[in-house]
Amino acid sequence: MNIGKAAKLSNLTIKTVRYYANIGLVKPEQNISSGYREYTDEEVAKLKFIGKARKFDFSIDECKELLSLYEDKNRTSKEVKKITLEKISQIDSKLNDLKDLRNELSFLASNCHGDDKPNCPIIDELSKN
Amino acid sequence: MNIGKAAKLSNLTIKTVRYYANIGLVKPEQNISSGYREYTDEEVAKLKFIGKARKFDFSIDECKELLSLYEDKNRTSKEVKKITLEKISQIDSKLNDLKDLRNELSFLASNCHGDDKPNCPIIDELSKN
DNA sequence: CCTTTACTCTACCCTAAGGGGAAAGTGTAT
DNA sequence: ATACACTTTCCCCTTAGGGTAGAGTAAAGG
Repeated sequence: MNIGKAAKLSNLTIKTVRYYANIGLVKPEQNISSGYREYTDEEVAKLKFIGKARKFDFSIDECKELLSLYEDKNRTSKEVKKITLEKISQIDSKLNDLKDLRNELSFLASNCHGDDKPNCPIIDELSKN
Repeated sequence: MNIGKAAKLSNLTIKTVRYYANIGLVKPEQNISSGYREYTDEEVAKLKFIGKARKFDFSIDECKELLSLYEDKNRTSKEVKKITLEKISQIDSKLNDLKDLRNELSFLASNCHGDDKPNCPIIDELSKN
């Protein structure tokens, strides 16, 4: 099938599918005379797999790893779990950073009257030495 | 003072300071004969201000807004608080997304034995239609 | 005065993951 | 033959700078 159908079936945009072909993630045959990419059902399955992994916030590089484990029938579940746990710990660290940030900002906001006068503790904090 | 000292005093890199000059955020005079940028104490204060705002996760555009409020002695604290509250709500929405993601991933990981066998619920989930 | 060393300049390419659009070719239906 | 849908490659754009090259400038030492 052509790229339009492959994109529709995998719920990706054509741009995204073409990008994955360019970086060698899912590289379909290309018709010699027309140059059109020709996707197999298996390739569409890979596209779907990547789409799901991307929704789980895996980077393209991580998707590449996961995809090769997906294709490797001799993989161990240990390898897959390792990548997943790493991603969880990345998320945890981002969560902590964001929580800290939120606390600081909300402390600043709570101290600001938010009225029509110019004096503002938020500006003061940002101006502090 | 030259850019090196300005960068040191503001705890920014030279690249960053030069970038801010290029985008017109903090644009010092430039010596005509040498081309060297010449920073005043006031400009260094602005750089520090921006550095702090950036640490609070404000984008460059938001910094531009904050900086103009910082310079405007007729500002109202209402305006500053508004930007801050918007940033907090952006952070909240990111926090929610990340928490959801973490739950899903940790559910997947907890169902995966993580042993030497190839069958893996994580891969299964990513392969689901 | 000359040289070394430190500092600065502009200009270019790079990041992640595509999005937008142009210009040109291809496929199909009427 | 023509209209319309689909696809191709190519190029620029996004954030907030980082890295490097080549060249010019400033200050210190001999």
